[in-house]
Amino acid sequence: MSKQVRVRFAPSPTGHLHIGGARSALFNYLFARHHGGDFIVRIEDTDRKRNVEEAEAKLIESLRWFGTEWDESIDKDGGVGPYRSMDRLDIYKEYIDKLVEEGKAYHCYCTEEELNAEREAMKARCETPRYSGKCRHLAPEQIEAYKAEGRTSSIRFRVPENREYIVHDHIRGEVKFESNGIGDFVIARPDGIPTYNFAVVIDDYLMKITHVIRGEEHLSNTPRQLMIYEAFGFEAPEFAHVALILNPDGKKMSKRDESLIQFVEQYRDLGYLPEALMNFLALLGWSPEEEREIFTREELIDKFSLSRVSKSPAIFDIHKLNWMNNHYIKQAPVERIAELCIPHMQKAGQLPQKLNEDQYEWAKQVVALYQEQLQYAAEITGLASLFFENEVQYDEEAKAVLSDEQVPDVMKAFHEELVTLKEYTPDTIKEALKAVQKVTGQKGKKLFMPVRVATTGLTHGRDLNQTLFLLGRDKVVSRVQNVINNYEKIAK
RNA sequence: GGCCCGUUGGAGAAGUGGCUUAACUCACCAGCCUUUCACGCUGGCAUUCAGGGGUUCGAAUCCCCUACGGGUCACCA
Repeated sequence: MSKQVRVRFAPSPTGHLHIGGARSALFNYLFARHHGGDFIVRIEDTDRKRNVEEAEAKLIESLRWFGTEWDESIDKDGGVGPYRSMDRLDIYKEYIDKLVEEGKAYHCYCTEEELNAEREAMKARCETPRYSGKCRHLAPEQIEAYKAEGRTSSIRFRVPENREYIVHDHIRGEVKFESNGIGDFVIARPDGIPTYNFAVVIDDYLMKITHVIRGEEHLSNTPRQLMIYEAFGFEAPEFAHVALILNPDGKKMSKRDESLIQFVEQYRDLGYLPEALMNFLALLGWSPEEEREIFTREELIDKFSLSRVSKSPAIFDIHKLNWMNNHYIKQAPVERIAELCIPHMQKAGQLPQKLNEDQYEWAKQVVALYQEQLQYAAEITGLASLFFENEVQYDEEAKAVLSDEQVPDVMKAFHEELVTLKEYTPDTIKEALKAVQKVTGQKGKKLFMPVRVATTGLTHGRDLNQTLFLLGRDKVVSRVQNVINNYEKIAK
């Protein structure tokens, strides 16, 4: 590999950045950086019907957030652009014309209806549905007749007969395909816009791509691309086809699949950290030699190699992502996590749209309280809801705790301590609870659980002193008072 | 249906002929720690590598068949 390594991620702007796409981008990025090469992002938008408004911008935005920095793209010219297929039409035309002139491609006048009918008939006969080659050798008169009819023509590639094409795949080894199993395929539509299989070859060649790392769904298409490389006498790049990511059922992901969050943007909005998603996705289909899971970007770059990419598909496990994201959240400065959490709390009506300094400080402390157990930022609203409820609801488990016989004594003693406290801080709260222990003789679970449940409604939670502090004396007093007043009702 | 790819525990996976009575991580379960809670810690979780045949002194690792899953066969990428 003496050549400068150049790889690319070439999505079509048909929607948001998918986690599968993100992983492809990541593998390309890691490979490029590992070899000191270039990573290019190219937009394959030759299907105008499917192009979605704004999709390109969203795609780029997601990719940028994800962190796979590119060296060349639509916003960064490296001298081999443009980097958007639809801006390269003149280039494709030149190559298509050449192929037609040399007889390696030909005009096909079949209509879509004819082709569909042909395909259906073949399927009905249990044959491989592929183009019959009807227009391979049209007589000039026939062409004139079609033209007179007003028919337009697409351009088909003349697939060589009795040939074997071998894909040398870095992940799968040698994969062989018989050309006879492949029908003449369209390389350009009637309006001159090329199809993917053609454009991708021209683009990769002209952009000096050395390694094509992409999803396994492209493996079967590779022989077609190999034929085009051959037709032009271009040297083909090296290939690596990565197995797909499956949903939790072990099935292929479909757009409407709700068993899994599929788009990078959604993970960002839920409050996942990009470095966590990157670390997780890197380990989905690739494994390092070391026995550990947490890797910085630099480490991933240093260790990544195609030879350790798995051949078999992987199931996306949200539990592991959550664990990993939690790991990164714990390490992050609280300010960063607060920045992610506060908007969720505002959206939930827990915090005002504009925070003054005190409000921000308080919110930050609430976030800090939960930082250790947060799996993603959006969870904060559920975890912190106890701070915003006016009335505490007690479920069966909570009621069971409050039904203990020592509870009224503990509550009364705690109430007494609370109202006489001079200062209300985590430390003084701690002292107050110690005083309650002395007065009532209750300690441990018998002491803390009733206080926790009475004030938060929950049997699980974070550090009690800090929780009570953040809750504020008024709320705590009134909740304790409520339990005292309604002990009989709650305990029954 | 043809062609192609794959199949190690619930999940990610290591393992490329003997070091494997199958590493590591997540999840799950049990216990410990903590005057509460959480974090954390410790232990348990595949006698077996989809199934069946071979090859070999010896196979998760090599070969064949079957089953299952997936990709592709578009004027989608």
